[in-house]
Amino acid sequence: LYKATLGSDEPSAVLQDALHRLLRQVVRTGGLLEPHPAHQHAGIELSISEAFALGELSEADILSQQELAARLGLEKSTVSRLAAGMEARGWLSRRRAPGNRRFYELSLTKQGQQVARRFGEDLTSRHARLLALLTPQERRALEVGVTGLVRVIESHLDSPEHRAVHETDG
Amino acid sequence: LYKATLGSDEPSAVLQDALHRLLRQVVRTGGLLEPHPAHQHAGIELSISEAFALGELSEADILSQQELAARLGLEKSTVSRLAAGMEARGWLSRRRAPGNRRFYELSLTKQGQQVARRFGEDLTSRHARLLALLTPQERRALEVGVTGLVRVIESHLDSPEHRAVHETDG
DNA sequence: TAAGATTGAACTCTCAATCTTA
DNA sequence: TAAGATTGAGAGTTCAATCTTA
Repeated sequence: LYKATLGSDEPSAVLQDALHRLLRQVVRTGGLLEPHPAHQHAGIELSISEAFALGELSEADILSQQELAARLGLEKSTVSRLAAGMEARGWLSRRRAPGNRRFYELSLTKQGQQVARRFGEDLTSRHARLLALLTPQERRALEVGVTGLVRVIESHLDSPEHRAVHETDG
Repeated sequence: LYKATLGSDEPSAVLQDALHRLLRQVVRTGGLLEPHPAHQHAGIELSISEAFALGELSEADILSQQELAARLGLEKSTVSRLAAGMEARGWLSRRRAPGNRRFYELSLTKQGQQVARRFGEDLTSRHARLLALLTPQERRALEVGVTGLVRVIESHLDSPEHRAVHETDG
């Protein structure tokens, strides 16, 4: 999703990708996600979570609500309301799975795909502008460092002690 | 505040400091601030914003509510409620400034100072454990890269275009 | 019983309007 | 008028309890 406007290797696709992953795990609001938590991005009024949900569904094609919740790092209850809202806006369809009607099959509509693409391009170009202000050395260093940090955080989120803290869910 | 448990240069004070700055600007919830948005840190039940407010006041000694809001990147209205809550918990005192009774003078109580110290130590050691999982090369790279990123984000937050987007305040 | 989804209460935050002191 | 602080409404989130399908 987020690589739509990217050339071959300036800021570096690896770095941009690592930053985006860091954002999804670690960040909901703030400098890297301007303008504002629930404001316009690329001329579309949508919340951060709506934007990331579009990104996940755009990559995965079909997800259940729980799968989407896991990818976004949100509660299933949050995603329930989130998906209902996005369905109302015409961005995704919720069909009960044929084989097992407990599941929803979430997928983007044509309009949802368009919004996802526009948001992805906007985010990428915004980050490219920020990264252009770094020195080449800093950019290379950030790539190595943030890639490592994302790896470490992801393995931390999967660790037993971490799960123990959050075991109220599911 | 956050350097309390730090040795001379392992993870590197510069890197830890850059990470903390990144957190304050960019992050409110997520992997680097475990366990959870409004949960226990160092055995104390406090929200992320309460924790960072303790940190800022611990460094600055006395702040008005607006000054604290600027440092935390929060609305003055949010800080109004935040400070009221922290006063109720006995962590800070709100005295009207002698010369100008429009201002509050916020400062930490003894108990607030203790909580600030414990949280700072907890956060620092949590980050040290994460950073210990990086390779030495990644740690050095992260230091250079994140320091640059923080610099760029800070100058971005001060830029005219950014202010234009947020000019509803003040 | 279990698994997926939903609902209700409470919390943090923003935005806009208002109160208070100067 | 202006500057600091407060209040009210609404959005997004978590947690716990409940509904629904298996």
